[in-house]
Amino acid sequence: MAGVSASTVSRVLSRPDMVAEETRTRVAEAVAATGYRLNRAARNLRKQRTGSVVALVPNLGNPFFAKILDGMGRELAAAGYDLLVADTLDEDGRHRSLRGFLDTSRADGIILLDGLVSHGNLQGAGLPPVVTACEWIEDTQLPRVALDNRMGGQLALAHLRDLGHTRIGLIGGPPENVLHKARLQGAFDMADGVEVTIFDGDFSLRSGQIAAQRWMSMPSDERPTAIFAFSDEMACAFQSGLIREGFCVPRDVSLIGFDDIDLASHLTPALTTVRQPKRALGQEAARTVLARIEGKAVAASTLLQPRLMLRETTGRPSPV
Amino acid sequence: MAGVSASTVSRVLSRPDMVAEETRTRVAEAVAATGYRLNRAARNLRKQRTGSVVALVPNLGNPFFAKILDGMGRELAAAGYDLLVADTLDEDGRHRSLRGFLDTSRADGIILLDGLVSHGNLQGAGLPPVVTACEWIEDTQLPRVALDNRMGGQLALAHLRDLGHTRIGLIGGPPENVLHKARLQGAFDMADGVEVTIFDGDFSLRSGQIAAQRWMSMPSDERPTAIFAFSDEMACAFQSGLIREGFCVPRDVSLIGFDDIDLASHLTPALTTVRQPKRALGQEAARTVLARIEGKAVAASTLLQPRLMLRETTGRPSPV
DNA sequence: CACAGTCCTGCAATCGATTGCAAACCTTTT
DNA sequence: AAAAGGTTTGCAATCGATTGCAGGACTGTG
Repeated sequence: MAGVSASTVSRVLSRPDMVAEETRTRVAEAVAATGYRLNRAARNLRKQRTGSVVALVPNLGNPFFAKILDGMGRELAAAGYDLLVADTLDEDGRHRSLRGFLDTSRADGIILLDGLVSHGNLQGAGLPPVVTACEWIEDTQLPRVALDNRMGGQLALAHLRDLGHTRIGLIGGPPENVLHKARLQGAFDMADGVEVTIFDGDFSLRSGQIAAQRWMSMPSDERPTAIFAFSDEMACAFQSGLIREGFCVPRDVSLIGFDDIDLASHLTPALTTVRQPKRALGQEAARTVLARIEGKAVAASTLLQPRLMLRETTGRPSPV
Repeated sequence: MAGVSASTVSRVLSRPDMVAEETRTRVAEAVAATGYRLNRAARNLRKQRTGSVVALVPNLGNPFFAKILDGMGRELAAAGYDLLVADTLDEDGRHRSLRGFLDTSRADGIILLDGLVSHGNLQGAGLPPVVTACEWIEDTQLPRVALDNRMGGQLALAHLRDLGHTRIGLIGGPPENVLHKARLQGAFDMADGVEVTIFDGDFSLRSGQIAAQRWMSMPSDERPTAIFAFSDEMACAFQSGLIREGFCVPRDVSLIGFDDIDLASHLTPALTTVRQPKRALGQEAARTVLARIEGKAVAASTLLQPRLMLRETTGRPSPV
C-alpha cells in the first residue's frame, strides 16, 4: 500500500476533494504501480446498485432493434451504466419468464421493448424501475417512449390519398400488437372516402411476400392502387414479389413502408417510407430510465415524431 | 424466516440434496411467502465471478452483429450467463479504451468482435478470458471463432470464373481489416487467368454506391463483367446504382455479395451471395468463452464453413 | 449400553468497498 | 495560552451470500 487505510483509497477514488493533495498523489501512484482495480461486486453490494440497465427485446436479431440498442448503449455508457440485453422470447417464440431480470440486484433499471408482456409480471415492490420503449403495454402506468405511430399512419395514408388513391391496402402487423393498432388508427383517421383493404402481416419479409401474392390474385379492378406496409421489410418483399411477376412500382401500385431502414433508399425503385428516428428512440428511452433510477419524475409518455421520406415508390394512380 | 440459519437457506438454493427433505420444503415455503430474492452482488462478491460475458462490437447498430448477438445471447442464457454489450468505437468512430471491460469484476469472459483492437490492451494478468469472433487479431494467441473467409472468397471467385468471366472486380473492405485480407486472398487463390480490379470499399452501402459510379465511368470494354462485393450491403447499393442508370444485372454485369442478409433473397434480382451462418457464429463464440471460463482448453481457431447461395445476379458474361 | 458412523445444521469467517463517527492535527482568534 | 473551528484520516460496522469446520441428533451394531 501507500501507507494509508482502505478508507482513504476509497475516498481518493470517489471524492478526491476530501483528501489532502499529498496523500492523494501518493495513493494515485500506488494505484498505478500495483494496477489496482476496484471490485465492482463489492461496490455494488455496499451501494445496493448494479450499474447496469437491462434491455428486454422480443428479437435481438432484428436490425431495427439493433439501431435502437445502439442509441441506448451510447447514452447509458455516457452515464456510466452497462447495457445488458436479453430476449423476451425463447427459441420457439414463446414468452419466457422475466422474473429473473426484474430484480434490483440484477439491474438498476429495465427498458422493455416488447408490448406483449403481461403486466402482472411488472407489478410488485422491490422491482427496479421499468420503462417501455417503441412498444408499450396498454392499461398500465409505465412510462412510455415511442414514435407517434398514429401520426405515422396518418402521414402515410394522407400522402397516398393526396396522390389521388381511393383504394388502399394496408399490410399490418399482428392484430394484438400496439404498433399495429396505433398505425391502423392513424390510417383510418385519414381514410375518408377511401376504400381500405387489410392484408395480414407480422412485419416480416415472408408476410410481405404473401401479401404480394394475394394482391396479384385479386381481380385487377379490385386491387388497391396503393399499399401502405407497416414495415419496410414487408414493403420490400411486396415490391420484389410484384416486380418478379412483371408488375411495376409505382406504375401498377404505389407503395409506402414504415421505419426507413438503411436499405430503403437503395432499393430500386427507392422506397418511400415513414421514418422512425431509431437511435433517438433508444437515447430517449435510456434518458428516461436514468431519470427514473435517480428518482426523478418523468413524462408518462414521450412521443417522437415520424417523418415522411418521399422517394420513388409512390405516384398518382394510373388512369383507367 | 423459517426457523433456520442463513447457511441452510443458501444450501437449499444451491445444493438442495444436502438438506433434509422437511427443512427443505419449510425453507422453500418461506422463500415463496416472503418473495425472497437472492442478492447477486453478494453472491458475486463471495464467489469471485459475475455471471456475465461482455461482447465488444465495433458497431452495435450493424444488423450483421445483431444476428450474431442473437445466437450468442441464447447460448449464454442457456448456461446462466448474462450478455453485456458495448461498442468499441465512440460516436466519431475512434477506438475507445476497453480497460474498463477487461476486468474480472466486470465480466467472466470477453467476446471481441473487432479485429482492430491493439493487442497491448489484451495482455496482462488478472484479465478475464478473451475470445475473438468474426474478426480476429493477427499475431496473437487469442482463440478465434470465425467464418472461413478465405474459402468464402474462393467460392465466390470460382463461381464467377466458372461462368466464364475473365475480368472481375472486387469491392473490398478497409485494407487493414482481416476479413478483407482473408477474402482477398481467397479470391486471388482462384484468379488464375483472371484480370482483377479492386474497388475500394468499407462494407457500407455508401461505398457500394461509389463503386457503381466508378464502374459506370469506366470504358465499357474495360469494365469487369462480374463483381464480387465483400458485403451484401455494398452489393445491394452497387446493383441499385446500376439499375438506376439503366444497366441490367446480370446481363451487363454479374454480381455476388457476402453475408446473405435476410433481404438478399428479396431484392430484384435476388442477390447471389456467400452465406455466413451468423447465429451459429455467435453460438460457437459463446461456447468457446464458456469453455475458457471453465478453464477447459479450446481450439486456437474454429472455422465455420461458408455456403454459396445461387440466386439471380450471376450469369455468363454477355457475348461480344 | 456404549461406540462408531451418518446425516444435517449452525457458527463464524470471508469476499472488498463504503461511510458515519470520532480522533488527531493544524490554524486562527481572543 | 487556551478555546474554537476546520481539515484530514482511521476505525469499525455494513452490505448478503457462501462454505469449512465442528457439534448435535439419530441409526445401527457389537
